[in-house]
This record gives sequence, C-alpha cells and structure tokens, in this order.
Amino acid sequence: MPLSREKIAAAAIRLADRHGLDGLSVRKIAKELGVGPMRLYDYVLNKAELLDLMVDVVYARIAEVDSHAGWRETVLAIAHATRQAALDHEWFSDLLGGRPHLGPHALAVGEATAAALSRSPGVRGIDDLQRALGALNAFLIGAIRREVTERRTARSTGTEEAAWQASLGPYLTRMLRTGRYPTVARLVVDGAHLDAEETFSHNLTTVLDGITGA
Amino acid sequence: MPLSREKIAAAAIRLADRHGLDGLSVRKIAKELGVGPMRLYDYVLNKAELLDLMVDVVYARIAEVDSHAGWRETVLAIAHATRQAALDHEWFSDLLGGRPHLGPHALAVGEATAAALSRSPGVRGIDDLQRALGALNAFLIGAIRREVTERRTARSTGTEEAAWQASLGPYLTRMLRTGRYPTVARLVVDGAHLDAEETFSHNLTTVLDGITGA
DNA sequence: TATTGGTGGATACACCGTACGGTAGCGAAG
DNA sequence: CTTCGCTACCGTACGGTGTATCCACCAATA
Repeated sequence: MPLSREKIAAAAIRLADRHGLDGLSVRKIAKELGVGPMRLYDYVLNKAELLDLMVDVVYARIAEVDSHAGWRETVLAIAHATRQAALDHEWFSDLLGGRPHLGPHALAVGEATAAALSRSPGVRGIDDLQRALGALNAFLIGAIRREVTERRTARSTGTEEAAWQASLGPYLTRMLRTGRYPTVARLVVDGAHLDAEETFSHNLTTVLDGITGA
Repeated sequence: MPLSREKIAAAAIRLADRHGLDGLSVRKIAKELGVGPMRLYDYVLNKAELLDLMVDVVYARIAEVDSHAGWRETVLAIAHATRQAALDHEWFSDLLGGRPHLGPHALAVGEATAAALSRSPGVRGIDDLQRALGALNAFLIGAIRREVTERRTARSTGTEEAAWQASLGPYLTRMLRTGRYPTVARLVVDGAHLDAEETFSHNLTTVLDGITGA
C-alpha cells in the first residue's frame, strides 16, 4: 500500500488526538507510517497544508449530519456536531478561526450553514446573511475554544481540590483575596456547577434568537 | 539597567508586532535586549509564561478604558478596546481563548466586564451572569480571531484581483464553479464590501440584545 | 588571604521543518 | 535488447528552536 494523503492525515490525526498539536511533528507522523520523514513531502506541500488536511477530515465528519427541514434545526445540528468534533479532537479547536478553512468538506459545512441561515426569517439580503454567518461562526469558534481550554486546564489541575490548590491555586486565590476582583471571585467559588453542553445550547439559542430578531 | 520582566515583555511584543508569533523566539528576544538567551530564564519560567506576560501587557492597555455609567456602554467600550488591541497586536488574537488569561490586568478586565454584565436587566442570578459572560467572551474571541485572519489573508493575497486570482483563486474559483456551494459563492462574489468595524458593532449589539433578553 | 554565593555567559542536547542529491524500478521509444 | 526519461522512494544535512547544565567571574564575608 503506497501511502496517500488520506493515510497521512489519518496518522497525523491519531497522533494529535493522543499528544496534542505540540506533540505532532512530521518526523513522528512518518515514523507512525513506517517511512522516512521526507516521504510526506511527496504528498503535501508543507506542514501547514498537512494541518489543513487534518482539519478537512474533521469537517467531513461534521458534514455527515442529517439536514433537517427547518433552518434552525439544521443550524443547531451543525453547531452541535462541530462542538462534538472539537471535543473528540481537541487540537481542532486550536486551529479553529486560525486560518481560513477552505477544504471541500469545510466548504460543504459552510454552504449548509449559510443556506440554512439564509432561510431564517430575520435574514433578508446578502448583507444580512454575511453578518448572521459572521456572528454565528464567531460564537461557535469562541465558545468551542473556551470550552476546550477550560477542559484542558481542569484536566491538568485535576479539578481535585488538592491539585488545584497546588498549581493555580496559590496564585489565583491570592489574587482573588485581594478584593480587587469581587465579581470574578464570586463566579469562581459559586459558579462551577453549570453543565457545559447545557450552557452551549443556551447561549447558542440566545445568539440565534438575536440573529433572527426574535 | 539590569533587565526585568517588563523589559523582556516589551521587547517580545516589539518583535511579535513586526514578525508575528512564529517569528518570535527566545534567542531573538535576547538579541534584541543584548543579552544571552539563557538570561531570560532568570525572569521567566518558560516561553509559555513569557507569552502570558505579553498577553497581560495588552490587557493592561485594554483595562485603561474609562468606565461608563451605563453597563452597556462599559461593555461596548471594553469590547471595542479589545478588538482594537488585537488589531494593533495581531499575535494577540492567536493567543485569544487559547489558554486562560489570569494575569492581573486580564483579571481586571474580566472583573469590569462581569461587573457591568451583572448590572444588565436580563442577568438575574450568578448562573445568568456566568452564561452571559460566556456568550459575550465567546463572541469576542471568535469575532476578533476571524477578523484578524481575514485581514491576514487579505494582506497576503493583496486583495488585488490579480494576486487573489493567482494564489487562492485557482483552487477556490474552481471549487465554487462546481456549483456545489452556491450560497458560499454568492457570499464571496457579492459580499465583500461590508465594513469590518461596522459588522463587529452590529453583531456585538445583536449578542448583547440576546443576552439581556431585549 | 581564602572561601563563599550569586550573577552572566557559553556550550550542549534533543528536536524541529524541510532543501537537496541520489537511486531503483519501469513503461516507452529507438 | 537497449536506452531513455519518469516516477517513487530514501538518507543526509542545514539552520533553527526551547532549555538544562556547567563554568568563569566577582563582591562580600570569615
């Protein structure tokens, strides 16, 4: 079996899932495939293009969501699929919004989203559509990015009180105890119990309501 | 004058402004300061902490915005200051949402934002506040990130029709001509004339309206 | 004077992306 | 049958990265 862009992307995704984007190198991908590092450059222009490849593979999975009759259901399905993809491949969130996603499957997802949004009541002309798409994508990018970094820090500190107090704890509790950040302090101590998915859904409908002028 | 975290951060910011985050290395910062590379590690634990330092310097400038009487004016001012800071230091957008911003000035901005939002009519309890803050920050992160990457690609392709057609053009026009992405195609050809700041403001008020339930 | 402690510098290691030269197979042309 | 060009594979090498470690100095103390 002679190697291919698909196999390279699949191997890269496996490694990135395990060790993150920082732990991903051309050499390691090559080793995973049992070839010399330079072989990859027969199929890929440079590492950036390789990342674009990986991103588009993820978009392919996102594009698999069934399209619904209602525009809103369609947008919700795409948004949740995107979030779920980012939770499955946390490195995806690192690339989100970082460079234009122009792969065929990314374009397909963009097309589905734009088509759905254009059927929303609040969106009249093409300018409305551009703005609405911008607002939705901005929220998606930011929300997913935030959730993933939160999950990462939670995992690294362990969420356990002991590890937490040992790592960020000293600095942060000292900061919060200065009394200069009362609202933030209240958020930290009282507001850790919200479910992530529920929050995402809630804020997503909020944004959607804003877009459609509901 | 014996070197300090502030001077290191300032030099790093100068370099990052000129050559981007990728063009930033410990060695170059040290050279800019006229010292050996290892000196920096007397003031900074590792490169990640150095980036956090840079980020907090930017937040210091954002925190300088005057606080207004109305909660909405305050939020708007902070949001626009953040956007402007990211346009002045494009590398800032690369770090936005990537790791928790816990520097003193970042916390100050967070505190000001949270305090203002908590005075909004639609935000009642602490759970509402957490959700509202999440939605606002998500939009901010995503919108700024998107705008900066758009600006970067526009600059790299030149926006001129000639350079555009030469770089992304062939691939993208070929893709769009397949007819599989009609809505996206319409957006690309018809919707390039919107002012970025106006779009940002528009979508920001949309999100804010959604949060406050207006 | 001898010793200590801390400060600044150089060297070194492991790794990174990738440019480049070389070679083995193979179908087509002479 | 030979020879050409072409493609697919391969290894080595270069300049860069973050950072650990050792080392030489120099002021203050005993």
